[in-house]
Amino acid sequence: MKLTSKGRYAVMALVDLARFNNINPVSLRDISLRQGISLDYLEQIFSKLKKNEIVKSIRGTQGGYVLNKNPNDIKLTNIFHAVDEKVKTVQCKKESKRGCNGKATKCITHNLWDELEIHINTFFENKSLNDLLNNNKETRV
Amino acid sequence: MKLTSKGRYAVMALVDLARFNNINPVSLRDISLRQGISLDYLEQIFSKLKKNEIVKSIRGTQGGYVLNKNPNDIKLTNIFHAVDEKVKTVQCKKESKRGCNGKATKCITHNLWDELEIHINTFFENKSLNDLLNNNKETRV
DNA sequence: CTAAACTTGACCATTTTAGTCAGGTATGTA
DNA sequence: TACATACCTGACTAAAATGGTCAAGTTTAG
Ligand code: FES
Ligand code: FES
Repeated sequence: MKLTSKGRYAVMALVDLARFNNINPVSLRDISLRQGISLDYLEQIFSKLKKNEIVKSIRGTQGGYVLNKNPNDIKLTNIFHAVDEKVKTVQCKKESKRGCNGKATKCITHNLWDELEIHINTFFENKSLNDLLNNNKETRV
Repeated sequence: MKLTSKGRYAVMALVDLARFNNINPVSLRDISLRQGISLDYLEQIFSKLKKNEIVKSIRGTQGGYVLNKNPNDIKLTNIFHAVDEKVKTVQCKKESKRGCNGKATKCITHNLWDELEIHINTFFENKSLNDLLNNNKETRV
């Protein structure tokens, strides 16, 4: 199981954004330089973050992005959901009654994977952007 | 983040194996039929499980595989390790001092991903094959 | 007017996944 | 001893996912 770069970058970028949030909109170019993430890729990511109302955009010169919510109300769950970084422990369809191998009943390990999925998601639900901020607060501008 | 089929299959197959373990060696063909997993793929998986001393093989007619340890002593961690299903939340090298983007220091979210990795691995360390067995015990042969 | 910065969508190389295929080799049983 | 069963090994591959790049816009402060 691995975390994709998209998810990791999204969180990195938002932490960076949150640190400078109070002052001015933050341009993707700045985030790109500070965090070493491709600008083009960041644009894809922020497009999704915006659609999910996690950030707001300000166009034009001196524009950039601003958080659209209190950092306390932005959980990792929200971020991951926005960029389609989802936890998938099973192949079988949730809705369907059929198992992962197409059989009529769920397989012998299905419950285990459900447990695992909940275990991981709990972690994401309990972490807010604010939690991350406190560990890395930038005192200077 | 998603769990790969290899990891899922390995656990499915071992649970299946464990259920019939006491009686006779279990052939991959049987597991393949019961669990709906490709025989050829199972062979790859069991080759690794054997190298890691989780199962023993018995060749020839009426042969098959048997658990090499007490089901209580086979944790998910061991199984996943055997089949190279590893939890990877970061891109940066563990040993290296460098960050994920090649910078000199670890990035602002590095600690978070470490926490996450530990969180997930804890789940795997606390689940044994026996735990899974009890939920799905087959009473008949 | 123009440069900075967001916006959109297409495109693509590489890697990983989830297998298949084609050969073996060992051994219990008839 | 023949033979069927079942393990063993390595090469190969189609399809999907990943991690981007590239091109061509639009908006707006100064
Ligand atoms: S994982 Fe859901 S049926 Fe196998
Ligand atoms: S994840 Fe380790 S440095 Fe970014």
